[in-house]
Order: sequence, then structure tokens, then C-alpha cells
Amino acid sequence: MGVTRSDLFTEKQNGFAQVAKVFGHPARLAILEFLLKSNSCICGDLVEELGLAQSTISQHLKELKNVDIIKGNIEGTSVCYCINEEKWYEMKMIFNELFDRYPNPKDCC
Amino acid sequence: MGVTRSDLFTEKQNGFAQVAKVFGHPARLAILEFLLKSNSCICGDLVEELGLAQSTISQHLKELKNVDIIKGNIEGTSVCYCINEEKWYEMKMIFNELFDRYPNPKDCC
DNA sequence: TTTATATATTGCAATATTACGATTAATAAG
DNA sequence: CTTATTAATCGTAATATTGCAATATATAAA
Repeated sequence: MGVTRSDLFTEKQNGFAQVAKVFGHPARLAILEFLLKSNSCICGDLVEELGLAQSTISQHLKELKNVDIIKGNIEGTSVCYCINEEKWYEMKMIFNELFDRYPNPKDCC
Repeated sequence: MGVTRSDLFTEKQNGFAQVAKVFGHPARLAILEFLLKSNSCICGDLVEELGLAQSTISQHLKELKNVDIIKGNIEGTSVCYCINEEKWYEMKMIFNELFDRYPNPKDCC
């Protein structure tokens, strides 16, 4: 008890959920938005920008990397992060596929 | 410690996260997909369909209702659930707004 | 009214998530 | 080599989520 019953669902559903979870925390959204607006890539400015502890930011970055929505390159002593273009479009598509599955108003209840 | 620092983020970010969280569990995705494919609306077929306990399904339905993505109408002794059309399109828009904010390939790292 | 059916709520238990300080690792600068 | 600087990892505490059994509620049927 207490553990998500992944065995009951399709691989697609489990995968989607895992990816969607990334958008389910404001800090990660803030990180993504910062990456979107800043032309250049970031590393630890996020700590200053967001006001969370360095370790907390690092953890969120790790989760974002885990689902491959961002990538980081080591540049000297710091790390430069940016959106992973391919994955970004893949996610866009996947969400659109879901949202487009509701075609016409069929208000039944 | 251990509590999401909502105070650090915008209302929009917090709101988006709360809504996105709904898509972050396969059971809720399965419920939504079942609602999408079944022409008619559902109530407790979900229990049979998904294989989760009735109380668990009920809880997920509650969360879906909390963010207004579904609505339920009492029909006799059972409840008929369906997608909330307006909210559905609103979510579609909100996610598209985010995804569209990555305009051109600017791979910087 | 009694009984059956359907759903919501309550009360746990197990696990996951969030956050932070402290420490570690790795490179750059002196 | 020593010292900053930056980011990752570890350990821990607080809280949230997930799931189920048991119970409560509410309507329908007899």
C-alpha cells in the first residue's frame, strides 16, 4: 500500500505521468521559464533567481535531466543548462495528442 | 522543511503546477482516457476497468474534480462523470502557451 | 421500512517528495 | 600545491501522495 500501481497501467500512461510530474512543481516550471527567456544558458544563477537552496535547485535540475527535458554541459567549474530541443517538441506533441483527443462538445451529464 | 515554497513563485506558476500534477499519475490519465473514449459517461465502471479499489478511484476522481477537469452529475444512486469541456480547452491552451515559448533552435551548450 | 447498490469519507500504513545544511568532487586561479 | 568557486551528493526532517479496508451516506427497489 502506498505505492503507485504501475502494473495496472500501460507503459505509455506510466511514461506520460512520469514526464508530466516534472511540470507539477512550481520550482521546475520557474527553472524552465528562466531557461526559456534567458537567451544564454544558466547554471547557478537559478539559486539567486529563485531563492531556493543550491542543493534544492540541483535536485530539481536532476529531475529535469532525468526526463531529458534539459541538458547540461560542463563549462569549466560551472554547468551550462539549456532546453533539450528534441524532447521539448516531443513533449509538446504528446500533450497535444492527449488534448486533441477531445474532439467535439458532447456534454453528457 | 519539506513543504513546497509556493511563496517564492508566481501565482501562475503555482496554479500551473497544481493542474499539471493531475496528469502526473497514471491512474488519473487512465480515468481521463476512459472518459475520452467512452462516448457515454461513467461512474464506477472505472473500478472494474482499472483494477484499483473503489475508494482509491473515488479519491482520484476527487482530485480531477478539484482542478475542474471533470464534472460529475448525480444520476439516481450513481454518478455520471465527464470531461469539463471548458477547462479542457483552457488546459490545452495553457500547455500550448508554455510549449510555444520555445521558438527556434538555439542550442547554446 | 427494510434491503440493495453506488459513491464518498475516514483512518491508517507505506512510500515519495521537498527542502536544507553539510560534505564531497572537480576545476580554476593564485 | 593551496585556495576559491561551483555543482553534485548525502543525511535527515517535514510533509504529501498513494492505496486499501472499513464505515458512512444517499438513493432506488422491494
